[in-house]
Amino acid sequence: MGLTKTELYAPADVAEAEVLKALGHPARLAIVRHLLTQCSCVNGGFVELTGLSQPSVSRHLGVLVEAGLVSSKNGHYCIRPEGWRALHAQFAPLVDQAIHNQPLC
Amino acid sequence: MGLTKTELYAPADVAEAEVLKALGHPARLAIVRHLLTQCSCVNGGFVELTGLSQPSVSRHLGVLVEAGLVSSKNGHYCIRPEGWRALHAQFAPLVDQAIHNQPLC
DNA sequence: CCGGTCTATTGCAATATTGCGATAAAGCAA
DNA sequence: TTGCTTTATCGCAATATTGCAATAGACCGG
Repeated sequence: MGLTKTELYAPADVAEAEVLKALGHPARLAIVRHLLTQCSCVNGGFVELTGLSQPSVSRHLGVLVEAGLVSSKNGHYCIRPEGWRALHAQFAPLVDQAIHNQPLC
Repeated sequence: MGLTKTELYAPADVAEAEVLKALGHPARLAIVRHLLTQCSCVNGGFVELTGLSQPSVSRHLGVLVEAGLVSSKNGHYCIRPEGWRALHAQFAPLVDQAIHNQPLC
């Protein structure tokens, strides 16, 4: 791997891919769904939800925070709508195009 | 990792995560965007597009096919709208909820 | 049939991810 | 301050991903 991703690909693609990858794990999806119903949750609640250890949950939360989808404030985690708006702005048109795509082959 | 993912997480989450993970790579996003504009493409075109080797491109295409987002037919690849519709059905409500989420913390 | 071209697979190395246990750090009550 | 609880980080092992070169297979024109 001689070049970094930002050299090879469009920066917008790199950013979008990172967010999608952050959501590409069942535990993180479950965490997000839980955060939607109950904000300001702490780590312990997710341990029961996911069946993972506390350090593992902490790391998954870190991934979501790093992707900008979740905000962290002294142990409390909340959905970060701005991150989701940014994802929607980039991703929704793509999905829409793909859904209405008429393959010519 | 004692248990498999389908034992730990909801099957719907596992499936959705797999599709999102398939899209969580800049090269695969670029491939998808290209397939939207020009169906029935063969491998060679993507090599120039992504700067990757032919085997790497072939593998990325395989990931997209396995996720159900792209169909393969003797060397021709096309967007598979059904796969994107399934993704949209599961993912759009989640994004919508997250965007309109009012954090209480 | 033989070449040439294009695609898929294999084999291997480098890196990333995922997970847990152990341990540190932070916050809070007494 | 001392304990107690909660969260984050470290260290390590197992697995997954990513990439390329080499090879195998498929396909087509002669």
